[in-house]
Amino acid sequence: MVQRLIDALRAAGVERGARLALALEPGVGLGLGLSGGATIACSDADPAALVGVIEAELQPRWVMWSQATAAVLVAAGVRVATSWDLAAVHRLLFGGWRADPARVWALLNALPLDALPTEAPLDLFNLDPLADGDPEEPVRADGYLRPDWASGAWSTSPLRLARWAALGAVAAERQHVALAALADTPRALLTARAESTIELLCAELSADGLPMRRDVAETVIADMIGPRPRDEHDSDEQRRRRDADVIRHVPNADDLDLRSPGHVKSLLRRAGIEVPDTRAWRLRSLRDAHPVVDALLAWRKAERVATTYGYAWLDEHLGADDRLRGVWSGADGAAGRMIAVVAEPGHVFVRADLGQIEPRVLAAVSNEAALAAATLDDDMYAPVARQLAVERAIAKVAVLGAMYGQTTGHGAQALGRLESSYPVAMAYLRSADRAGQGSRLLRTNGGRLIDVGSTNANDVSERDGRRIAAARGRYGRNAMVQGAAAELFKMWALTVRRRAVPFDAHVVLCLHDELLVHAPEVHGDTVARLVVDALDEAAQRWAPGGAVRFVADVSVVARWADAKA
DNA sequence: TGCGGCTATTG
DNA sequence: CACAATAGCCGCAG
Repeated sequence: MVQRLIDALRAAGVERGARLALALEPGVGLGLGLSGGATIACSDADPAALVGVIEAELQPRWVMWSQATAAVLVAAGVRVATSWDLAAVHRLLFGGWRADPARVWALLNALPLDALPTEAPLDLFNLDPLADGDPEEPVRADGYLRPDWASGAWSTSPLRLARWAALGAVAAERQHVALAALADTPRALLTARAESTIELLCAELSADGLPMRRDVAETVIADMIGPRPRDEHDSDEQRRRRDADVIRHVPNADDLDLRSPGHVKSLLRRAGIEVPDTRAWRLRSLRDAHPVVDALLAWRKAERVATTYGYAWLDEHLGADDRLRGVWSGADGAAGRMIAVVAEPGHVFVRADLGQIEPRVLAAVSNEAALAAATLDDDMYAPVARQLAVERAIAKVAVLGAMYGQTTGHGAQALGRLESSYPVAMAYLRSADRAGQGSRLLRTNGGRLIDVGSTNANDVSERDGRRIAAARGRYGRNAMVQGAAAELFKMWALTVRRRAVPFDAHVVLCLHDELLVHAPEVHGDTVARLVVDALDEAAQRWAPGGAVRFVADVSVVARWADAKA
């Protein structure tokens, strides 16, 4: 039975890397959409297992409407190698974040978004002439998706799954054509495949989680804010004691609320300290002025743990299997808790991060030979500093400042020398700046559309249109470099993901420019070498020619925090 | 109750 | 104290 399916797919031309659209529903079955328009519907209680068999035999590029499909597969224990994610490619092509099927389909068919049909309740006043079309047909006569299909309420039969998959195959084909037509960004197809497969990796990261020692985490929290409160009253009491530890340093301050910036200013004033605001970096320089300053800084840290990253956070995100799951944001790495991220027994972490990624990416995307030559150095700011005849620190802020659009300070002084030494790179940045200021369309090296208009740098102070334009210019300048850097990073992560499979090693965390791989201890060094090799491979595919050298700092550790110094 | 400002943290 | 991001709390307006 399964073999017949495989044979049929093979006969239809499905092979390694060929697109094969998939829709599945556990307990119902699956639908497949082939590029020629043919469809296959299978009734099967465990459709993910069927996908696993096809993957083992043919390894196609699975077309899916979104990461949700990948999540269904991963939850069923099935991991596929590559995908074409319609939502991810939509974001690449059209910018923005929203990528539900209705929008994806509408834009691919050049239909206006403001006329997207909504799923209105059926009543006498709902006179939509298209509402009574064939409910088994996902596309309406006017070209839009039927709202009930677009909302996902369609997966009730293998036949419907097959129709949905067929539509996915059509959408993928159109996306492919649209990407191939982007004359200025020949790498867009490559980026589309990478952005798609990243969605698979994200689904895997969500399912796997991050190994964490519960006992260590509990100890860290207890050291900062005390033992787990028994009840509400206990919790209030602990909080009162933490507040009192600060208040006691200043007479007659019992009525002040440490959570209010205004009150904190009053508190400091009573201690003889006058400050315009109470930011930590400002307070740190006043540590010697009065003991209340140190107490306040310690209080802030503890308060953060108590309210946000305390026991409740742990209970919510640390699963029964001692794996940490949930959305990762930069701030989560704070609070010192990450020393609790520990490899499981018999395993190690291979931790790696990209070095000086932004200036290296600038050298690559701008095709600046002189800057590319500097990347051959482990520390590319050293040769840049020699070239500019300035201190290394000055060279660094100058390069970073150019990418951020800085116009004042030390970096700006060296800008002129930067201009004459690296004219190609500087012209690239200036061109991005101008495009941003004029709100013109901009695409990264990998083809991602940058929507300058969507930046929240929209000054409503209406004082000065130039300020807004300048902010857009900086945004465009920055987005071209940051966006390209993200594209390289993702390719690196995917290369590691693929090459780690034979060693039973798994990427467990992607954080900005950092990768964390959980690997069996015996393969630790092998995986570490693999991570370095993967960067070369990714860089070669991302920017063929290899004029720019990329570097990664790699270490093999038991605890994540051990590598971070 | 929604939103801007403040604070912290990261790359 | 550039560029970007996230998150939570406070105070204020409605």
